[in-house]
Amino acid sequence: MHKTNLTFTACIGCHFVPFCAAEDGKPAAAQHINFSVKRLLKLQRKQALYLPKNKLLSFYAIQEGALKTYQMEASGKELIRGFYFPGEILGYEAIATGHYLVSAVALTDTVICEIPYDNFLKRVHAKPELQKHSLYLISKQLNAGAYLALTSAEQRLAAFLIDLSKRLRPVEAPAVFNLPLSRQDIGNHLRLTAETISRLLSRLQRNKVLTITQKKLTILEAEKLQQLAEGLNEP
Amino acid sequence: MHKTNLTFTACIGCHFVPFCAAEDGKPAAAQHINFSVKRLLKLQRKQALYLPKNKLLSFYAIQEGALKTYQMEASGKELIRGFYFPGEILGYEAIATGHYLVSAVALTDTVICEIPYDNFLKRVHAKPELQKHSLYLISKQLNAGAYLALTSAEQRLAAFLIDLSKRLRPVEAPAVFNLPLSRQDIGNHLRLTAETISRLLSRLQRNKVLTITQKKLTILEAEKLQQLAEGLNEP
DNA sequence: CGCCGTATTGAGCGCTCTCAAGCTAGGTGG
DNA sequence: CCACCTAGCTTGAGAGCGCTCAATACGGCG
Repeated sequence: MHKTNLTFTACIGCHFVPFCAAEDGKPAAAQHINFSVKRLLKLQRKQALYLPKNKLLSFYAIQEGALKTYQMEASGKELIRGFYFPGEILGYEAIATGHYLVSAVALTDTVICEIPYDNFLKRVHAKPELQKHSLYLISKQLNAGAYLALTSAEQRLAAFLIDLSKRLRPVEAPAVFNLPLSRQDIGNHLRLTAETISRLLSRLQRNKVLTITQKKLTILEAEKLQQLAEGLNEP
Repeated sequence: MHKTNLTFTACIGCHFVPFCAAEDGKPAAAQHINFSVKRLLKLQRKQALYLPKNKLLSFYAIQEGALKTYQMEASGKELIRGFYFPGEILGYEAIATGHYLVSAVALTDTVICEIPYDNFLKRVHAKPELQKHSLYLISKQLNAGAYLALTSAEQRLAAFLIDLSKRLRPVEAPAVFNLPLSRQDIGNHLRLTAETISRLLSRLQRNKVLTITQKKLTILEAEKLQQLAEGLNEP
């Protein structure tokens, strides 16, 4: 059903690895599938991982694929709170209230590790150094999505793409990555319309800042993109 | 210098109380000033509590007053990340990187409890039930500022005022509270200009949704404000 | 009282949205 | 294999919301 060697590579860079390591300190990848804190889930595109008001039972670490979390505005608009990629973890926002606040849906076929909340707590309790790590992980979430605060559409999109490139390409490689998001999704996240996203991407291509064919995005001039994100486009 | 009975009342509703309680379980207020995890600070209006890049040494619980946290955009605009009021805690965002990411500045004369980070960790380590509480507190921050994601200026302002009224008036009382923020500060937080804030507040007064004289704000029709926040203003 | 920071209000502009019409790519069935 | 079909993307024209710039009013404080 599920290949073990795939699991090995999937764990590289996963923020949850410290929680999976066995008591004896052996590396996690060799055995974590059998370890009690984890369980594997497979989701198809558009399938929901959890829904708002569901009781918090587990956190979820992404092995392969991508998810979005979103809320519905009263007006019916889908307000995307965030995108999640391999190695990242969903569910922290549910700790405060005890239930999830958003819908989490797969953007592509996705493989996920489930970590029951109770096991997580027991594990942190047993190994005090994990306590610091858990604070670290949740704190990182506090700084996520800083680009949403920027004012102009171009600033937000540029900063968002830079953020994506860092998260999707942890090893320093040519700035090429797959963009598993529709224009509509990007717009619903950045509070812009799909048309505006499309226009901006077209302009960025005309200006040779990047190229985008289908889903494959290549950043040509990272510095220029950074300047746009900072609102320093020359008058 | 500092009256003890004032300290008593200040602790009511403070999220940090569980961390101050003595080992023997005695209530915190009776003794917490003497307890090692705390130290009192006084800040004057416009005085900084910490600056970006400062090393994370402590969290801070507000007893009296108010603070704002902000970053400077490259363009020089002040981007306010949040406002903090009595009982609320600053500094969590620094856990991930080990240093603060924003400037924290007093909006009025302010009294603050300082909690050294090391003591905090020791304390959580010593009392496992505090571990859950610390996760709870940081998780709550993940859901803060949800109004920032709303699209129209009126929606954001309405939702922001509702949020403020809940935080400044924890006991159910007439919806009257002091607004220790300038139009400019509100605008810098909601990504709007001071002029837009002023115009919106004027319109809300014309429509009898609220009144505002100087710094005193009274919500007259909470339901209508809620509808505006949801974008349900009738066409 | 006079000063200075803050708030209000107006006029005009520009960015982003809305609405609408093609266009492209990928999937399906004959 | 190709015609079709559909969902997503691109591009255009016009409207509206929020911004800029500017003048005036207010209010706290010396």
